Amino acid sequence: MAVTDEMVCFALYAAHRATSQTYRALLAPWDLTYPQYLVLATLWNEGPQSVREVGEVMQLDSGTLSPLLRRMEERDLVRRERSAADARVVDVHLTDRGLALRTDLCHIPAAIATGMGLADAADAEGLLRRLRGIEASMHAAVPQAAPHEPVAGAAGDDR
Amino acid sequence: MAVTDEMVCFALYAAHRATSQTYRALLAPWDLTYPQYLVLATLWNEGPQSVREVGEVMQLDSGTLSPLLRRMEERDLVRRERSAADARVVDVHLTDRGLALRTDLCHIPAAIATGMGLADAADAEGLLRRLRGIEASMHAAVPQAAPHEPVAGAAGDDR
DNA sequence: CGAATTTCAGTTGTGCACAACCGATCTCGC
DNA sequence: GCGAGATCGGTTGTGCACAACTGAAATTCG
Repeated sequence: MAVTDEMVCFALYAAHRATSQTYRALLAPWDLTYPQYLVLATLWNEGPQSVREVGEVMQLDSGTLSPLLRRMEERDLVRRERSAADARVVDVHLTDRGLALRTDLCHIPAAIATGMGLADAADAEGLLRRLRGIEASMHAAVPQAAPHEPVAGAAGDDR
Repeated sequence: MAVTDEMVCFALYAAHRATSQTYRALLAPWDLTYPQYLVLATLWNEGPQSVREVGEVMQLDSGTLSPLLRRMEERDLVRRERSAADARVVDVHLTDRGLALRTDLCHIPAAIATGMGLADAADAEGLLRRLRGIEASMHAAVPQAAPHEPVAGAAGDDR
């Protein structure tokens, strides 16, 4: 039932925005966004990482990460420095302030868990598996339209 | 397990972006975005709607919809006109071109369904129910921080 | 009636996402 | 060495998403 699958996509979109709202409210006192929180969480858990590595964890490219990390650096949450070993690479590491947030924000996972109201750990695990399955399928299924094929005569090309 | 719940949030975020990528590739020949496609789908299914009604279906406010609908009107996909009955209201309806896209884009639901690779209709229904449950819980759970409470002394307020 | 309140669409400003592209740098094969 | 190709981070430009606000219009109520 194709229409149901599109409803799942919309539900994904709506649920993501709902969780994002909750993170926004929780993070507002620190003036952090959800992606910024994810960067902090990555560095807390994995230690200093290159921009590319952070991008792999978050699945974002430099076009998104560069300005995001620049804003975080301006606020003294992280620092970026060129790698000595490879001058193409920029290593991102936490400042003292960024590290200190780990303590300040330690209540957030529990607050999110409460807000989501999943039945139990097995429930969450099952959902996690299915979401990752969708993500993998969709990534595998991207219909490779050649980058910016002109496609004359489709829509919006007259007048 | 709080950490698992945060992983579900991230999986939601990642899965949404993956589906969005697939829609982007499918819609690229018509130079449409996923939210624009949703507006078209709403109008195809529900007929002419006020901006507020479209916003209720998509769960978006006028801050997002106004520029989105303006771009669609500039491309002659929809038309907006002030309601005669209530001058505050703007009714959105399809143009001939917007209506014609219903035929051009009728392959998309099946393409999405194929890409998602869900087992069967019952599988999709179950997932849909759980996603809607999360969305509802999160909306109910928004920790009402007073709008833009200054919160001095948190982070980013010195220097 | 007429003032206070509410509703509605729009605007402004900020921050993601992402395609497309760029320059610097590294690697590999010769 | 050295030149072709790959890798890395950054920039540009477009389009959401959203908070906060505005002004016009409708509604409520004293």
